[in-house]
This record gives sequence, C-alpha cells and structure tokens, in this order.
Amino acid sequence: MSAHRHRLYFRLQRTTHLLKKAADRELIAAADVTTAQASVLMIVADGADSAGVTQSHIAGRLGQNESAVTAMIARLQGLGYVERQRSPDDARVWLLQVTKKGEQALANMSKPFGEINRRFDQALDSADAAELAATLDRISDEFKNEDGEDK
Amino acid sequence: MSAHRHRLYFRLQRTTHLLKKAADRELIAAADVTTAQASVLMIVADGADSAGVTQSHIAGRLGQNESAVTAMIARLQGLGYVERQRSPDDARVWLLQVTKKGEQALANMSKPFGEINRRFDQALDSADAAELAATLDRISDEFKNEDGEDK
DNA sequence: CTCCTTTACTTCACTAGTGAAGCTTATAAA
DNA sequence: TTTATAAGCTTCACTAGTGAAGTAAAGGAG
Repeated sequence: MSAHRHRLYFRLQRTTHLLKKAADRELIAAADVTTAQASVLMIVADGADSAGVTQSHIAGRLGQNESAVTAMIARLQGLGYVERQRSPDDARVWLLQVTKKGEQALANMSKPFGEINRRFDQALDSADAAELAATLDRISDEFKNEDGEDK
Repeated sequence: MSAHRHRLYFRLQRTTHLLKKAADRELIAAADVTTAQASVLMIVADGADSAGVTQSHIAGRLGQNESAVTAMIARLQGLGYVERQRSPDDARVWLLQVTKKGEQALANMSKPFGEINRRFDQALDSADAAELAATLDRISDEFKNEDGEDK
C-alpha cells in the first residue's frame, strides 16, 4: 500500500515532466536540440569506437519502440546531426554516426546540462542522489520486463 | 557533481517512460483509458464537491500548458467521460464534471492501479517509497518555479 | 466610465512517443 | 537447398505534449 499512499506514479510523472520542460528550454537555447535528441545523440557518440550504432540498440537503451527511433533519426538526419550507412555485414541494419555538426551540438550541451545538474544538486545531497539512482533502477527492472531488452 | 555522476536526468526519464508504458497497457485493457486520461479524470472527480473544476486548475495540478488541457478535455468529451458547462460567475471558464460513463471508467481503474502499485511495492520497501516521494517533491519544487503555479 | 492588463481558453504547427502491420534480409532446421 | 521463423527497419493512425499567437471576458487604476 506504500506506493499508493505516496501516489508514486503521479509524482514520478509530474516531476519528470517538469524536469523535461525546464531542460528542454535550456538545451534549445544553448545547443538547439531537445532533450530527446540529446539522449539519442549521446548514445550514438558513445558507440563511436564500434564503427556505428544500430537503431535497435538505441531503442533498447531508451526502452522505446524501434518506430520511435526511425522517426527520431530522420529528424536528426534532417538537422544534420547524424549520418547513416548500411552495415557491410547485414543489409538490414543502419550504422549511425555523429557528424561534425552533431559533435558541435554535443559540445554545446555541456553547459546547459551542467546547469541542470547544478539545480539537481541544489535540491538533493549526495546521498539522496545515490539513493534516487538506485531506487529508479529497481523500478526500471521491475517494469521493463514485459518486452524489455536490457544492457 | 552528484547528479551528473548518477545520470539522474536519464534515469528519471527512462524509468518514468517504462512505467507509463506498462501502466498504459494495463489501464487500456481494464478501463479503456490511458494514464494521461486517468490523471485528468481523477482531478476532475476530486473537485466534484465544488460544482466543477476549471481547465487551468488541471493545468496547474499537472504542470502542463493550458493548451494541452484543452486538447485532452476535447478527447475526454469525445469519449463521453466528462461534460462541461460555462460558469455562471465567469463567462470565460468552463466547469468540468465527470459523467456516469466517466465514473464507471474511474471504478474500472482501481484494479489495474492496484496491480501497478503492487509491482511498485515489490521493487521498493516502505521506507524507500517514502524517501522517493520526498525526493521527487524536492526536485519538483526546484524545477517548477519558472512558470510554476503551485497548489 | 474608459483604458490597460491579466486571466481563461483556443488554435496552430511542431516534436515525440505507442502499437499494429508490413517489407526485406538473416538464420536455423528439415 | 528449401522453407519457416526471427530480426531490423519502416509506415500509418493515433495520443499527448510544447510554445507562440490570438480572442474574449474580468478587474483595476486613472
């Protein structure tokens, strides 16, 4: 009954929504990307060593459908932040890479993200932050399992 | 640096997204409403005593724009879950009320919500739940302030 | 009483996601 | 080898939000 008593679903939803709204404003102002675009861009940049990241990898990372990634990559391509080319090994998959313009956008993000994190740390002390991260991971584990990739 | 170290923004986003996805599936199956619709319906039902709830009240509660509420109420009206009539005191405002069909939907929600909360409680003990609620409220307070109504 | 600002809601173009259905390419089994 | 099944991506119709711009009614100086 604890979750019900604390209305955890609604609190989580509302807090995350507020945070996204604030973060989107700062990111758009400073780097001309949304937070959703930033997440994808960072995942692509992360796998830069491995000669390209696939769309299904991104979907798995974010817990989203592949159709969402298709649409997002189309927007990022349109903005000139990522490029894609067919994998030589598998004719179904696209390998994604961040363009120069994408790198620039990533660089421009660090300041607004720093600002967001500063505000986070203002609301939370170090122990709270660690506790929150652990709690969120436990909830994710509980709810990802219906169709959930991990890793 | 604590927030950064724990990638709190991404964890919060991902966990909330996963949770919404799971909750939407259960709610749609059992009550034929989405979680977003459920939130609004519950707020309208909450203010049932006061002869009607305004749209801006809902927007303030959820931390959303009024334009989002306009669209949502239109959908809920189309589904037959809410009704609205002009306030006698103020010709600008609509007073919202839950219909019989809406009450039925609310009744049908309690089982799936119970299920969601059961899974929550499986991942979290009682102390974690209280701690999480408090932490989320602190974050909300920190980020709602740019254009934030409270109450 | 008029003018000005604020409040309540709407409209529009846009981003961002879901789930179902479909296409193409890989892969494994008979 | 054929053939069935799975994997990677796409398309479609839909929900749900943002922010900017607009309309109409209320309220508060002067």
